[in-house]
Amino acid sequence: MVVSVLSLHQLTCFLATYEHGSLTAAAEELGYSQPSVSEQIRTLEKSLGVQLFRRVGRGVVPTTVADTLRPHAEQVLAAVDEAQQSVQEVKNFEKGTIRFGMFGIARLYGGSRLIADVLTRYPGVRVELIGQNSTEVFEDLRRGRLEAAMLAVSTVESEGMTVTPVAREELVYISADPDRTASPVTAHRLSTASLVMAETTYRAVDSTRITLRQMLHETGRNPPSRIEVEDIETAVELVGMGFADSVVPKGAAQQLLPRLAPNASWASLRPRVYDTFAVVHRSGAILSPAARLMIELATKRIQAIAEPL
Amino acid sequence: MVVSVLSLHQLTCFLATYEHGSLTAAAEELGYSQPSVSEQIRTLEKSLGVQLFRRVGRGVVPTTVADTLRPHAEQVLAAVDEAQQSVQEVKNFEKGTIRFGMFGIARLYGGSRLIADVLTRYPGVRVELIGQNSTEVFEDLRRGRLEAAMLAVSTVESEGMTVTPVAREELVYISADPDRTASPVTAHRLSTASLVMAETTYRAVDSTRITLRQMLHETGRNPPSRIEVEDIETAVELVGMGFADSVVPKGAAQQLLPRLAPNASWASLRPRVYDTFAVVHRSGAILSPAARLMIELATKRIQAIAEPL
DNA sequence: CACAACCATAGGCGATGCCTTTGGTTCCTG
DNA sequence: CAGGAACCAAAGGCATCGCCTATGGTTGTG
Repeated sequence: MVVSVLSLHQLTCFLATYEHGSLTAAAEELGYSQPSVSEQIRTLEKSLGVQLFRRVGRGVVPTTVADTLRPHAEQVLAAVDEAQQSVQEVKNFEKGTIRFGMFGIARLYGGSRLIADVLTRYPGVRVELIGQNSTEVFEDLRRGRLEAAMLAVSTVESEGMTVTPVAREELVYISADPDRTASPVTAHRLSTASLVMAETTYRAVDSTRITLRQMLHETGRNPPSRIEVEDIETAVELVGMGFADSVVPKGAAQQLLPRLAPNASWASLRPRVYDTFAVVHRSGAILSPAARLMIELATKRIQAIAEPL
Repeated sequence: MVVSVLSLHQLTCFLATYEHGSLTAAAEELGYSQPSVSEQIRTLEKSLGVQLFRRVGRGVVPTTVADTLRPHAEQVLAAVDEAQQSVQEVKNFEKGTIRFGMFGIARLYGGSRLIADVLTRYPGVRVELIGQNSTEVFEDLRRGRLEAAMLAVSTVESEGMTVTPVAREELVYISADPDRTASPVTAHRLSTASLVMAETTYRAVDSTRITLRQMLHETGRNPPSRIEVEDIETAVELVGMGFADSVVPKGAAQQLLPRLAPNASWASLRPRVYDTFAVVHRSGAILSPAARLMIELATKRIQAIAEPL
């Protein structure tokens, strides 16, 4: 890219001079002294290699080159104005994009209402709720592509990340067999169950599985998943068909069981086990107003469903 | 007009940084040191009141505000480029307007061929040949609206103007009566003639009349115009009809008599009297290339018809 | 765990921009 | 026609800006 030799200040002085036909008047309008404007014009003429004004005793008269330059100079300054204005509009949430990360099943925790919250307050903005899966969201945070996110985490310890828990959500056992949900499910019973688990692509980092692994650690076994699927709705449907049981967040169970597995029921684990919903961002980051807005709204929505911390 | 707080340099650094995702790489591209670019970005962020990049250990990542700013920044720099380019095009006679002053009857002295000369050499330019009348041209020169002109002058003395004669043109007596053009016309005969004179609106400053006044000064009489008209063609036609005689530049007589007054003929004055064609511009002016071009071409055309000096 | 990549900070230096003062020119007016 | 008013140019001084080098801190990688 060619580094331009002319400056916005020169163009401003040029336009003011053109319109007034006088360096003195231009200087007065711009709040500068007459020699300053004179110098700017001279510098501009020198760098362009052309004469822009004829000095004619009283006042100055634009040359035809100045006639040519004027509309271009106006366009430059107008573009600058637009640039500044558009940034301010983004700053004021009148326009622009607000990008925020959410855990994968945000749809079951008021994700659409969260977006509605934002759009109601700020009708002009675009909203991007990133949350295909927790791993990618975490990676986006780490790489700086995302500023902040609301995630389901199994631990608040994370290298270089600040994790602020805002709510906890019980993990419950669901089954089509009423006997198995008649009483709280112990680690031992869980370790012998036949389970269908969702989020198979990210099973290594899925917070539900990690939490279950911690629970089963004392039994010396891993969670015994018999079926692996991608999304929680499919898992619940399979539970309803009786192929397996599952462990899901309680809010998801309450929403999905009536719709997808009406014959199934749920029970707590013993001891109770919780997923944690937390605001996550890079340590040391100064959060933008947009991020703070999303954190505030998302926290409210989450705490209306899960248990506030 | 609001004086902008941001600079083209900042926008250039911003774009380079945006494209590379790195201050170091941007600095390398722009030929600056890394801290310089870093400072520009920081200043820009501060003046806009927003964060444009998140610093993420290795490299920087644009925020959504930066996404918004980018197209505007590009437009600003593109407009600057266009401005510079258009000025250069005017400088190189590829575009723009060339404005030049000419005496009123330039049409009889190759005016259209002069314009053809310019357009042949520089097909892209606009040409404005200003010359409704000498007074206004002179006023335009004085006020700086015109840079230079080719005028018919009665004297080379003029306050604040540099007058450079390039050719002289004899003033001749024309008449439909062959007797009156059988021999050179003396001042005495001229003072008793019945004349039709053109350029009546500007009769006070018309160079032909001024020249005649000087010639008649010794006789103590003013030029005896019986009829006053605006344009020389009408005057010649009236001469052809026998209503009056006239005094016109020789080139005009040679061109107009056969066409408009075939029965009329011309004779020299005694002593011979001349109009002077001269290049006129403000004293002390540094002439632009465009003006020099017009002066060169107009001089050639005039000298091909009138007598070079 | 050490190295490489990258950004931030600090200090120094030259250039830029602005100001005031002054001089010269043009134009108007008494 | 002479004096004054309006205006631009030039010069000198001062503060700020922009850029550089050197250095330190942090992150990601072999």
